[in-house]
Amino acid sequence: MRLTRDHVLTAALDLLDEVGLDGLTMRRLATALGVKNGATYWHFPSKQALLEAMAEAMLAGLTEDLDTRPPWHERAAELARRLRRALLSRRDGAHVFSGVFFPLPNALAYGETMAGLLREAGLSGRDALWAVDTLNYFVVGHVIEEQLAAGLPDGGAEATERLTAALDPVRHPNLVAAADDLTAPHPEQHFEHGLRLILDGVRLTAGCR
Amino acid sequence: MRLTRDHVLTAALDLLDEVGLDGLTMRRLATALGVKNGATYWHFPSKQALLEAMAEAMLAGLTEDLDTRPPWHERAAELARRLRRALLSRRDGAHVFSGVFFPLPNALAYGETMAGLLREAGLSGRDALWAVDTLNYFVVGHVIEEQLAAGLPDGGAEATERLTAALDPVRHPNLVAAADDLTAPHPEQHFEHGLRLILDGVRLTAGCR
DNA sequence: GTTGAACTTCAACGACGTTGAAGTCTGCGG
DNA sequence: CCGCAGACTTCAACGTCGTTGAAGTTCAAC
Repeated sequence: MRLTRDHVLTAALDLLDEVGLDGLTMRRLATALGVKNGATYWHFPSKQALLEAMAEAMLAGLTEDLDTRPPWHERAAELARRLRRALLSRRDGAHVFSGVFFPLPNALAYGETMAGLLREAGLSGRDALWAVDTLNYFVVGHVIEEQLAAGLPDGGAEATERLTAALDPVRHPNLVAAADDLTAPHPEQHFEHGLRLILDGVRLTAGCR
Repeated sequence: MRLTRDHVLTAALDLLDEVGLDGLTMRRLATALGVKNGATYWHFPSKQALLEAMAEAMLAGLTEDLDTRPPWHERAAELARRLRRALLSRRDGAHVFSGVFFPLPNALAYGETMAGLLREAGLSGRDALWAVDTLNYFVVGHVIEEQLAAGLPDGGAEATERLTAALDPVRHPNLVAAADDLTAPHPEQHFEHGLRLILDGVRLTAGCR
């Protein structure tokens, strides 16, 4: 059967789950599609364009069916959680997303919704945009790190070992004191903690006005 | 004259400033050093190792001579600003830093100092670590974006154009309302805004205890 | 002066993204 | 049924990259 843009896109997403972003190669993708190397270039002009389409696909439906009843900060938290889950839905999804420069429609919709929530909280237009950025840096950075650890060959054991080896109780008392939480993170709670931090800051900023 | 590890490192940092991370090639580095291609591999086993050394060099002196008199949140803000400046000191510095997985001594010292400040603020060891991560995601993400825009061929004019073209007043009222701040960012104020947001959140968390 | 280590060159390997010309298929107007 | 035009694929290459290992060179110490 002949190739379709959709075939290429879904095969690329599946291949991403299999081999990660480093292993995602145009040649491997062609092989997975049962096709020769140059064929995908008919449907996507470049690997970058394919990655953009992949990112856009990951963010599908991000802003749909949001419950409008809860107060703004709960809705904002829920939206941020949705972004995290969307990025987690594919291996190295956050890394793929962070490499995309094009203004993706779904990303714009997300930013628009979040900015609206923050203005509703009392922020000015400018402050709302900036707070959206702050939230994004947090969410994307967090998920990149989550997926980086998950993608390591040994599940991060070697990295943990290197870290504990580099820690010195004399020079790093504060890190050593919480070493257990440093090496065995609980991503959900870690995420919720940072999210609350930022949204609390928003609440404070919004209140002083 | 013969090569030194330090020659290679400083040449790599200078080359990074010239051509950016994408243009930083082992061959180009050898050429810049007046040497043939394989020579650098005697001093650094891999490009990754070189990048780690470059990141470590950028963070030199990050925690030195911190004024201990101001309250914790001013010191934490100053430390975060120092990290930003360190990453800004080299083209694509934040991108280089984000690609390093090894626990760099200077990065550990930074984390240790920041964690100490946040515990001083009243956070538990675990919460302090998590807040350090949140701050890091913010700072690194922010500077990556700053430098991404700076590294574009036309200074970001084309990217701005694409963004405004993608904006739809009907579907993106909140983004359009602040479009001026969206397309012509003031990085300092943007950074300070996000930094205050997070530190305010820390203050709130620390107070509720 | 010889020797052994430190360092450099050289030539390649295998991968990558991308390209353009040549080929093949498919559906449609005649 | 024919043939033709566009859609799509193959094929073979180009230039690039990180890395490697053997061979060569320099240099300091004995």
